[in-house]
Amino acid sequence: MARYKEEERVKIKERTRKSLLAAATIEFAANGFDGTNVNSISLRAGFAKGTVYNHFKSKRNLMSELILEIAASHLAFVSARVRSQRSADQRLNQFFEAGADFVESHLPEARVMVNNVYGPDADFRQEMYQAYLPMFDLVGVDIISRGVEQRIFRSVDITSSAAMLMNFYLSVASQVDDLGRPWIPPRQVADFILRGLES
Amino acid sequence: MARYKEEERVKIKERTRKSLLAAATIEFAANGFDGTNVNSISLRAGFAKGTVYNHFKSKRNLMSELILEIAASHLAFVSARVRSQRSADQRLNQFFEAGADFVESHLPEARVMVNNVYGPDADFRQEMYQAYLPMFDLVGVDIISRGVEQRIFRSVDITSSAAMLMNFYLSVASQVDDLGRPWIPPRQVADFILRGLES
Amino acid sequence: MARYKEEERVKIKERTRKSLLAAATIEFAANGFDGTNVNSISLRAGFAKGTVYNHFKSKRNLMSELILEIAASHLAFVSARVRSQRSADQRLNQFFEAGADFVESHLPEARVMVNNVYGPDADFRQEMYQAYLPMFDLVGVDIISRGVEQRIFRSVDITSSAAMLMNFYLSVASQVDDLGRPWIPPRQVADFILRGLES
Amino acid sequence: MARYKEEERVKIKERTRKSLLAAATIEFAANGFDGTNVNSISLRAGFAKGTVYNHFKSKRNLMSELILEIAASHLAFVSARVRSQRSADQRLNQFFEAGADFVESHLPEARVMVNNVYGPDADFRQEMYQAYLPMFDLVGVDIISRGVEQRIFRSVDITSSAAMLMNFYLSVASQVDDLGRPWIPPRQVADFILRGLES
DNA sequence: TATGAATGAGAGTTCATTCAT
DNA sequence: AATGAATGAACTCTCATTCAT
Repeated sequence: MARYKEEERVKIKERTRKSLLAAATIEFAANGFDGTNVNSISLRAGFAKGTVYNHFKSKRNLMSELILEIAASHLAFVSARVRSQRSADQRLNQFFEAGADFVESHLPEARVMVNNVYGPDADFRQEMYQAYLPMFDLVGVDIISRGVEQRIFRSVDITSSAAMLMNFYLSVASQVDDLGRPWIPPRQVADFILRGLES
Repeated sequence: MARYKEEERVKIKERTRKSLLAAATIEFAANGFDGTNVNSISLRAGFAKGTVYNHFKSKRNLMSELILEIAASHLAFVSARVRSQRSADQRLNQFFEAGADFVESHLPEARVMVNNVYGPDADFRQEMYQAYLPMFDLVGVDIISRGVEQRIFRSVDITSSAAMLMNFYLSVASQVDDLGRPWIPPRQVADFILRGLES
Repeated sequence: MARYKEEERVKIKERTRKSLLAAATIEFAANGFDGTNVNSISLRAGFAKGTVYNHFKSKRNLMSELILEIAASHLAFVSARVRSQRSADQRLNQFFEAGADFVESHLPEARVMVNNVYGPDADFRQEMYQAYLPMFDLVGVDIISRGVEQRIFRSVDITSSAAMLMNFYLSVASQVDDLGRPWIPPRQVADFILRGLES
Repeated sequence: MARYKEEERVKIKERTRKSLLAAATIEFAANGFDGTNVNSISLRAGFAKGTVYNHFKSKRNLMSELILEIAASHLAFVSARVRSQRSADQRLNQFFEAGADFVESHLPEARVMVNNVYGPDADFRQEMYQAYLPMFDLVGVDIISRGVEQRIFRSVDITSSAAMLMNFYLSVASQVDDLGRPWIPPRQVADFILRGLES
């Protein structure tokens, strides 16, 4: 009733929500969407089964929210690193390095991302695509266009090049060992791309 | 006489098996492994519910067999095209072109492949990996090594380069429209790789 | 001072209780007992989930209280109208007319009543029966007995005739359109009964 | 495969279906639709939970089928008895007597009928109404119209009179003791109606 | 007194699998 | 070899109820 109580409530609710999302990330990463049951998410978060439904309309809705969450933190992580560089070639390099670091430090999130991008569920694929548009932009504008302007890259088609880069990025991110380390050194991939782009 | 009947029976059994695998491909492609029910596979193949279990030990076993089937036909398709070329750079090009053609002409098979490679099920991922080793070999030996020998490519690490190529291949193959046409022109990807490899 | 506050509090509590009962009437009428959830009652009354339990022991208890409430107001409504008439035949007529009017002006209450009288829950049926005993009495004493005394009705068995009348009354009251208007004109029913009773 | 096996199958399926409907009748009668769980129906019929879903699309669909079943047997029972009489007044009498007998010999069916006619579920009410149209017809044509033709009844409005009779019938049928015997003697009701109708 | 986050029993439903025919 | 009725574990989701604030 009192103002501070209201704030308290909101805070508690937010904390619970975060717990559930964190637990869901781990479960979905390990067992996929269909292979995960809601109960295991609750239990992992330290709550009872029903609590999930006080915070999310359905299991699917939980995944949808998780997609947004992951995409946002992923973007924040990568864009900060990319923008810390000036020259386009160093940015390109950072893009792949940061990607590898993100995957290593957020392995479950990465698995969920990959499962959804390449998974059989068209709705989730679409939601992933929407959620990752900003990163698509980052690649197109802050790396490729910039490189062309800086005359470091030759004059390529921005859109399809960005799409290709995102694809390479994803494929590298998706092939990692159990500790989240990529099978292919990100620098090697960046080198390939650089050779392909440089003027 | 008995011999003849026996052969007949084996032939019928084989035909039923093929029907079931074909139906399974379509269902798994559309709904994923967990989202597919065995009954719908039988029905699509024109049989009753129980028939699947006369040919496969379980739903998982059906998927495992399907993985082998798809990998074999995929390899046959691609390797024939690759080996029709002499020079390594043309082979590289064929590799991506043939890949795109395979996806377009075998869309459900391609979806099943991608779902398994990038999916949450570790066993299926492992089986995919095993089943695609020959293609891995094709890339390493018949394209990259050959290119290095022909001095068309610079002296790169075969294994990691092959891994990278397979990854790019898969990521291109997995991003297609509803008709199976890739968002990124395979030739463009091949060009990138070529620039990265050429001496 | 404390006394004043105490009265105030009781008044507020009573008002909340009435709100909840009113909301419950509408919800139970629309969705039945099992189909109604307590939350929706609270919300409709403008309170939060838990408030119902500050006023009623349980959902079942809420229905029990509602049954008493409805029966009392129903009786008051009908008995006033019946007793406004002198002769038994006019009273009989008023009984059906007032019944129809009550249903039309208290449609949700009427639906709750009918659902409980004819519903599967034996306890609620019993409570309805108890709660409507006074109306049973009204029919037996103030209509039928009186008619027999007035020699307007022939000498029938009071109890079973009263039971029959109540039944007819209920069945008419339960078959109404969406606006609460009975499918069968109450006067027509009254006419039938009159012919059956008159000496 | 063989013809006789096919017939055998159909027979078995039909038998199971009947068992389930019979069990459902008893459970629904005792606990209402919402209060009944599908498992208890299966178990009562001697099957496992899932079997219900091999025969009915859903719990609701099971009830819908049951409504048709009950209405058909109810009509058969009553119409045979009614049509065994020649004169309209005897038919009217048989109508109420047969109704009482049906209720006594089919108590669960009667409870299900009443629960649905007077229950909160609008869809089931509508289905009941549809299913009982033939009985409505029986009353209108084979009793009332006939009585008017035979000049035993006065010239009343057929439709509204039939509606009223059905209502009285239902109300008598719905107020019975635990053994299914009506609180009000059906003959007494028939007498009332006769007085109301006779010319 | 009112609140609403948390609970967990219990429901309807799905479906991989078995097996008698 | 093919069938399809039966099974029952497992799942998602609902909601009456509790209780700390």
